[in-house]
Amino acid sequence: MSQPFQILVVPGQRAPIYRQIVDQVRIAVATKILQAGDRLPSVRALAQELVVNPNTVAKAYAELVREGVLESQPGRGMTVAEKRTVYTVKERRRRFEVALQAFVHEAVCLDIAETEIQEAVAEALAQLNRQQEK
Amino acid sequence: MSQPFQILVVPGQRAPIYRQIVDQVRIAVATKILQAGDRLPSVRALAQELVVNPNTVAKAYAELVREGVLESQPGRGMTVAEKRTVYTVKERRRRFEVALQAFVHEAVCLDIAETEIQEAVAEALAQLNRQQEK
Amino acid sequence: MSQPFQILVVPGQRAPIYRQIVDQVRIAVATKILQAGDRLPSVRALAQELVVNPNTVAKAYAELVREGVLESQPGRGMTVAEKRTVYTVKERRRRFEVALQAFVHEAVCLDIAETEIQEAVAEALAQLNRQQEK
Amino acid sequence: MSQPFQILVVPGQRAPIYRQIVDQVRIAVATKILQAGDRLPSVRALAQELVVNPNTVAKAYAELVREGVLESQPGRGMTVAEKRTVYTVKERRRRFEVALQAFVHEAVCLDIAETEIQEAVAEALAQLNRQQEK
DNA sequence: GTGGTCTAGACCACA
DNA sequence: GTGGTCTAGACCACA
Repeated sequence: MSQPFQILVVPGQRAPIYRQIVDQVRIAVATKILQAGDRLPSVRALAQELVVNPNTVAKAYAELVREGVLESQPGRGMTVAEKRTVYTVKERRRRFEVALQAFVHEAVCLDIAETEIQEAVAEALAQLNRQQEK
Repeated sequence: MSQPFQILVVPGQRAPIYRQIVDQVRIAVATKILQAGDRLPSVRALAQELVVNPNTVAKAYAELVREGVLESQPGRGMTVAEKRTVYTVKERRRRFEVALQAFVHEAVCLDIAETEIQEAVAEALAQLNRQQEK
Repeated sequence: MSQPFQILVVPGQRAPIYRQIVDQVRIAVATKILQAGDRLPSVRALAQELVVNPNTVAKAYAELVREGVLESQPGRGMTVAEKRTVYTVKERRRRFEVALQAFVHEAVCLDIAETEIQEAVAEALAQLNRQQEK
Repeated sequence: MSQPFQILVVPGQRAPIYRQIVDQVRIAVATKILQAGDRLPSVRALAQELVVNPNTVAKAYAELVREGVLESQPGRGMTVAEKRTVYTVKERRRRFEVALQAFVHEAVCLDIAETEIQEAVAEALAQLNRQQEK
């Protein structure tokens, strides 16, 4: 791996464990912390590390393979796949719209000021960029 | 009620129905469309109006009472409570941060351009404002 | 459902059970045997019918939801989603190419004559068309 | 060997390595590139050449012996067996039909036009022929 | 050793 | 009633 990569799982979250794993791998790949060809920890190793059932890790990995983020090489483990665009523009729009509405809704319900929302988004994006540059 | 107030429920949505009800009441209160003392439709009336299981409405109201947004006044039904802060500042920050990260992650993974993300957030907020004014 | 729809599962096949379910639902949707809005049997009902573990059916349904073929309405079961194109042209090409190579390979290894292969493909396509027209 | 014969193995493929070896030997025999009595490289030699685990080559050869394609002649290594029909006509039909349905289903689900499917099959067969001629 | 599939069964959220 | 998640554990294919 190009950089140390650490998956963290928080059990009390509303996001299920397998989804937390999926998201963290996806973002690590998106920000180049993980690059094409990098090996991931084996299902059993990661399960042990996270103190989680191997099935849960396997479920996360399987979803990432289906999405084209990872590749499974039988008998040899999981590696990061060459980047390829799997979803259509429309499908990506649709998924983005769902995420957007969920976020804005939550923010408004929490009574966060609009300018603060916007600044927080800008800051979060800037932070991702800094990670990429590293 | 100070203004006409309409709850809309979309069954095909990712958000469960009871949550849609909760959120819409919360936003209506946050934006003063509903004000302290305003009465809400009874569980049965709302359930009938939304063509939804009464249990679902009851669950939503119960959550709003738990949060201190509504008050159940025996014999008078549900009314909007005097405003009091439900979440501590720290808790609100924490929840907002979680929602923010989830959203930005998804957007980056979907390969949406940064400017587009920002514009989409601005647009979504503007749209909520227009709904409020109505 | 617009037409009687029957899922058949053969345990001795090299295709795992959950994949057989996925494929049969997909083809039923592709050939209009199942149409947008149609309800599918519940996880438990189908599991019982196929004498299979409910987890296996749930796995198949989950994959179909991820692909955008089915929609899960919490508490109300699975329905066929409005058709939408999820994969990019390139991704569809890639998946088609994999299926094509696997098929041609198998056919050649089985020593089937080329003309026979072509005719069989034509016949299989014609048969699907007849199903659609029904 | 009557003609130069080269086995190629692609690790990133969906087909496991041992299967790729089996298939390539089978096709070479079916297309007379390898003829009865021809010798194959030893397990170790081929494993070294393909940079692959010797177990994998051994497994492939064992399957080919089981199918009657190769013969193990103690002290002389593996040779191509006299041709005999391995599968009954009925069994071949059955296997071909399964492969055909799987392919056509996938193609239809991916929304590939019929003419395109047919052309792709023709092209894939033509490509195999060109390989044979080499 | 690696991942993939499946069963059995628990518990949860939701309607 | 519905589906979703997770655990525990078996067994398989593959390298």
